[in-house]
Amino acid sequence: MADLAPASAPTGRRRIPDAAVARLPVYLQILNGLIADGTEQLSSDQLAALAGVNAAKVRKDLSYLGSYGTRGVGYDVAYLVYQIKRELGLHNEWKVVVVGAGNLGNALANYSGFTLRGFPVAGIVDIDDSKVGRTIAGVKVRHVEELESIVRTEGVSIGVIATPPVSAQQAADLLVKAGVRSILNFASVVLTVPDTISVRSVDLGVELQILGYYEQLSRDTGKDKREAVPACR
Amino acid sequence: MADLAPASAPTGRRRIPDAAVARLPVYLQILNGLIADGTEQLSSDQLAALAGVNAAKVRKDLSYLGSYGTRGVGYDVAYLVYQIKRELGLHNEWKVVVVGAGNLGNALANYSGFTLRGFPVAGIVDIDDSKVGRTIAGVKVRHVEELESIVRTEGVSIGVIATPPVSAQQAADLLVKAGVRSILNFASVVLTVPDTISVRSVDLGVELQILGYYEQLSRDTGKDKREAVPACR
DNA sequence: ATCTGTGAATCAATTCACAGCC
DNA sequence: GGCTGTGAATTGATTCACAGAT
Repeated sequence: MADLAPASAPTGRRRIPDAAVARLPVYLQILNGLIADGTEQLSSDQLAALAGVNAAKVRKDLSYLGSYGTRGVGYDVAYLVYQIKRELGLHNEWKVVVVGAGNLGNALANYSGFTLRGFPVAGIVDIDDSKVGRTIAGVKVRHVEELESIVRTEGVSIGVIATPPVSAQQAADLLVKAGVRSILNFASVVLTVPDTISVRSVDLGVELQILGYYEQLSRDTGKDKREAVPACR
Repeated sequence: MADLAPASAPTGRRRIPDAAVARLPVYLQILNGLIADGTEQLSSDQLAALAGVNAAKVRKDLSYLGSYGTRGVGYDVAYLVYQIKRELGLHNEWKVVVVGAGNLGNALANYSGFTLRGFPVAGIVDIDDSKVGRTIAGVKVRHVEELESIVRTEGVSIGVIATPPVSAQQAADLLVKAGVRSILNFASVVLTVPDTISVRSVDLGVELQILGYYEQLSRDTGKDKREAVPACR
C-alpha cells in the first residue's frame, strides 16, 4: 500500500493528484475550441470561467505540468495544449475495441469523440451472429471469438464493455485474456479483474440517481443549487 | 456561499458528503442483485468486497443514513435497500426527457437502466424532421418545439442532452425554458445555465483519456495498477 | 499593473482503532 | 467472537494570499 518509489520514480514522472488528472481533459477540450477560434493567449481567470471552476484551482492544476505560464500575461494556448496532451499520454494513440454491438455499442462506435481524441476504434465484436458482419462507423462487427486476434494484431490497449449487465463479467474475462491493459465499463456491474488491469466504470443510470438526489435535496431544503451538484469531477 | 441552515435544515435532512452520495447507488445496485439471489443479511466486509472499496468506508457511508445495522450481525439487505432509496429520493419517480434522437439518444432511450431505476423516459425530441415520428423503445420521437408541452404535461424534471456538441447549449437553453430542474449532459461541452438548475456532465471521450493517463503512468513507472485508477468516483 | 506559481491554511474524505452491542 | 458505529488521526483536495516575474 505504501508508495515504494517515493521521490523520483523510474522516469522522473511527477505524480499528479487524481482530482487534477480528471480536470485536465476538460481544460484540453476548451483549449482546443479556443485554438479553432484563433485565441492564442489566456489567463487562469478566463480558463476558470470557461471550465466553471475557480482560478486558483486552474493555476494549481496547470502547475503540476510544470511552469508554462508567463507572469503578468497568462498561458500560450497552443503550448498548453501540447503540455496537457503530453501529460495525458495523448501523443501516443490508444486503440480501443468495443465489446457489444447493441444500441450502446453502436452509439459508442459512432461517437466521434473517441477517434477525435486519439482513441480509434480498431474493432467491434459481438457474440450474436446476426450482428456479425454489419458495418458500424466504418468498422466491421466481428465475432467475439476473434477478439484476441484483433487485440494482438491491432495492438489494442483498451477494451470498452457495452454489453448487457449479465454478460459484462464474461466480456471482461475475455478482454483480459485477449491482452488489453485497461477496461472502460458501461455495464451497471462491478467487475472483477486482475490487479494488472485498470477498470473505470460509468453507469448511466447511476448518474441520474445522483442528479435525483440533489434535486430532492434542493426541494426539501428549499435551497438553490448553485455550486451544490458536483458537476461530475 | 456559507451554509445558511447549518444544524437542522427545514425537513431535518442531514447533509451527506458528496463522495458518499456518489457511492450509494453502487451499493444499491449490488444489494438489489443480492435480493434476487435470496441473500437477506450481509456485513460491511462483504458489501465492501462486492463494491471494491474498504469496509470502514462502507460503514461510514451507511451511517449517514442512520444506524440501521445490527452489531455482531450485519445489515438486513431489504431494509438497507429501502433506506438507500429513501435517501436518494427514489421513492418518487423522476421523469426524464431525452433531447437528440441520434445514436446516443437511441441508446439512452433503449437503456433499460433508466426506467428500471425509476427514471422513465417521458419523451424524446429531435430538431430533425426526418427523425420525428419514429418510435424508440416505445416512445414516439417528437419535434423539439413540443419540448415545453411535454415537460409541462408529463411533469418531467430531468432533461438528458444527447445532441452533437454544437447543439448542446441550445438544447440546454430550451430545456431550461421548458422548465426542467436538472440536466444530464452527454455532449462534450461545458454548459451555461441559471443557478437554479443543476447540471451533471458525462463525457465519454474524457473517460477514455483519464484511463489512458493511468495506462501511461503504469507503463512509465513500471508499477502495477492495483488501487491506482479511481474507478470513477 | 497584471497574472503566475506556490507555500500555508482550510476544508473534505478516508482510514484507523476501539468502545459498545449482539 | 463478530460486527457496527463513530470519534480521532490521517491523507488528500481546495482555496487563500502574496512574493516574484513581466
